[in-house]
Amino acid sequence: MGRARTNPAPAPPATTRGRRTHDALLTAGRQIIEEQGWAGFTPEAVTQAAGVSYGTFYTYFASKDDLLRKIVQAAADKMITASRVPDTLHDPYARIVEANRLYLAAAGKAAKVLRMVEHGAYLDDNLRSLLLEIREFYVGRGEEGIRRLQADGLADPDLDPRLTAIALGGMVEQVAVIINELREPLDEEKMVDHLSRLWASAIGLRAPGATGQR
Amino acid sequence: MGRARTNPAPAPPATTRGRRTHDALLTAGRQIIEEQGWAGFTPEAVTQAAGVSYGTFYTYFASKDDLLRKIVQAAADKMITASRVPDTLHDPYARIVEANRLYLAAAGKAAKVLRMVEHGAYLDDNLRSLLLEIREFYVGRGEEGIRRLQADGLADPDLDPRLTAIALGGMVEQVAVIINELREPLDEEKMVDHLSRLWASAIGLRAPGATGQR
Amino acid sequence: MGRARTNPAPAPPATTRGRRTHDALLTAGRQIIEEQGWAGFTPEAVTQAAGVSYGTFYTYFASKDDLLRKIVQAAADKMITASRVPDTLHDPYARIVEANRLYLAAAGKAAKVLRMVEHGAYLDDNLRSLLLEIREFYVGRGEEGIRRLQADGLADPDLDPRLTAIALGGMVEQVAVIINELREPLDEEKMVDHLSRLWASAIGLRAPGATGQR
Amino acid sequence: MGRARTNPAPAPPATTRGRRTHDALLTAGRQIIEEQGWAGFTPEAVTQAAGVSYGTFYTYFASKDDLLRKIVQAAADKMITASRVPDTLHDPYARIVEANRLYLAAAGKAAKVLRMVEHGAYLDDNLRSLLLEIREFYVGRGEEGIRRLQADGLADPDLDPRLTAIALGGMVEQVAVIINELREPLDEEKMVDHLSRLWASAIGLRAPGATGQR
DNA sequence: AATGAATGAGCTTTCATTCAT
DNA sequence: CATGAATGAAAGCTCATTCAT
Repeated sequence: MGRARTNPAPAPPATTRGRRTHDALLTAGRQIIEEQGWAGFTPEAVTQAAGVSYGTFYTYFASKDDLLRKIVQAAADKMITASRVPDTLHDPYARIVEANRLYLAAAGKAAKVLRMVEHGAYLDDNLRSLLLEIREFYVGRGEEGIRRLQADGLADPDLDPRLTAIALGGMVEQVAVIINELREPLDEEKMVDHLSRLWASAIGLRAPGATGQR
Repeated sequence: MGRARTNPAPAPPATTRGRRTHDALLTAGRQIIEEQGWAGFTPEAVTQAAGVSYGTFYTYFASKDDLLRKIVQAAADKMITASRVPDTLHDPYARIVEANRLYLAAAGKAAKVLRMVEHGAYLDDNLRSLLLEIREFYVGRGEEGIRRLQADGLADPDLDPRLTAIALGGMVEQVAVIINELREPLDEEKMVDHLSRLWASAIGLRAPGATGQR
Repeated sequence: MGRARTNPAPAPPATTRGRRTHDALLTAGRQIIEEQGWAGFTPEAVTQAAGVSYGTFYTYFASKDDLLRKIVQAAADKMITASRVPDTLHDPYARIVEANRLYLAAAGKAAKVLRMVEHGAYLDDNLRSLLLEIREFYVGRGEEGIRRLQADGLADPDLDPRLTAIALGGMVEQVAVIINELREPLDEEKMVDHLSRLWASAIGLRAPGATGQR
Repeated sequence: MGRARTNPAPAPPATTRGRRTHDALLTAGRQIIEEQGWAGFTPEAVTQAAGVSYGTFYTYFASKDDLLRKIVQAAADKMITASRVPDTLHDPYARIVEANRLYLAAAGKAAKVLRMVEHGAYLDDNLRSLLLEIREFYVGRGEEGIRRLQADGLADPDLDPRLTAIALGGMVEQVAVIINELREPLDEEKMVDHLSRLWASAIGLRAPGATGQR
């Protein structure tokens, strides 16, 4: 009732024990979402999976939303980290292959979580802007890469870099989700190979000063 | 939801008035899902939007799930219908353009609904197999098309037709959703153009016995 | 979660049955507050007392606060209605007696409810301004009465009408509450007599052109 | 609260440091109740305000109720202490003025606390009898004073001393609370003057063998 | 068929109290 | 003594579904 809502963003755990419990809850929450979707994602289920009592949930998270945000944040971090292609790789095609390989390998479940949030019941403004940021990271990176290849005369100059990045990025993103969802198991290695060839061909990537075969 | 309840599957409406009410509910439900996501999708909201009383909902639908299934079914029908490319079109590239144009034009919101269901809280076995069917329709069709082009020497013979269809189909599907989601408005005509060029280049589509430019 | 809070001020009951249930809840709520204080005032207790199921509460009230506000509003109305002194009474002292008699007779429990709200755990801005209004009704009326008596030379002209009204009004209010609270039962008739004599003497009320003793 | 729990009544603090912590909690608790009402009165808030850790609360108080009782006890003591009129004052009217002045000056917030407890959620038998004692102190004292004045021919002999004491005591108590509650700030000096004149006039106090004006 | 009130299991959150360190 | 994590009963509220009219 009129009571001022307390629920102050709980202080980060001060002790080791606290940190352990906090992490256990985070992990349990992530697993439940990944494996059961929204259906099982209740504070009760999360605490049970983490092996702590009901109330402990609110020692570490201000609300179910709060935990969700942190799970999403972690998923985003994981994806972005996993997507970094080493600067030592210089060959454009090799960079594409590596980007796709890394993305599929590491980001599958994380990507699924992001999608679920996007279409799920729980989209508030915080989450929405987080998702936009992530998308922008990928689109921006792809856009930049295409622009550079075009400048170097290595890619079709008629393509709009942003639209192209949106489309091809979407392709990879979608495949990542399918892999985690589909019964028909896809051979990940072959998929990486295909995605990379499709991507490269699509933008008309040519080996620098060479015959155009890869 | 998920709560298994025995509920007599309501008989299809006999009277004209009944049919009208039924359709009003279906339409209202679809709109709510498309525009507000799960948040607003309650029997109460649906009946209000349809201008009928609360209880009437269960005169026409056995449950919320039941309505949802019917909405999804309708969305699937809409997409598939929208995707039919006239048999009179013979030029492969023109067929690609037409397919993409039709898809984006008509299937955007329907595609969004399917995605929502896929990741939403309500995925039961009925829905799952419905989704698989739909996906198979698209993947199968794409696969078949690629296979034919390869047989005719018009597409890169090294590509696995199924994987390729999955990837490129995902690209278009994803873009369709993005168009309904993104702040940054995309020019649909330009997008169709890009998707088509990307798709064609990706599979190495060549005009039969010609110069290879489009 | 992000879900837009529904809870729209429920529509007033359309049917007779609805009206009956609504009133039963209101009555049950009032009784519980009057008899048990805050402790027992839960939606569960109220619905049980009214003989309906838990959820029915929210068919008629948007929240516990909502019911509380309506109870307080009703208590305020009751007090104010009960406090109307007929215009046909002209003798100043008789008016004082009548006002006190009516107040004690009818407003005891209602006054207790208002006090509880004032000091209870549930004071939001709506309630606060409602309480201020009520107090102003009494203080203003008392002030006006004193001012008129002073103008007519019937009351001590040195008294500040507002401060006096606050103090003497407080006296009667407090006694009303005590009567409902105290073990030691007070004879209400005698109390009315005393309050009236104290009030009259306090302001130096004199019978017009008369001996001034009562 | 209300939940009966066995909790070892903590021993009174042995060390100086212990005494300091104990007093800090008591003070913090009192301030919170006075300033925020029940809303903020939680062990967590009290310990935070006192600058000690959560668990420390139960080192010094068996329960929240226990702290509350001690706060109420302290409020009662404060009021009663503040109400002592020096025996050296003999003039009846001066005694009335002094009593009111002291009461308003020192007992305002304490009076508010007592009222809150009276109507709040936490009235157990201990508290109830404490409140009755306090009320009896005031009523008894007022009753005695009136009786004496009547015996000395200085006050209206027709008044029932007990009823009169209840009414006039209520008046002052109520005003004390209002001063701490009202937006419209009251001039305390003027209020003391009015209360005293009203009280004196009400009982028909006459300067012994004198002109009757004050 | 239509209406709208009734139902109650289930969910999120709070918080007084306990306990391991 | 002090700390702060852990506990779990209880509260407020939602909403898919049922039912009397």
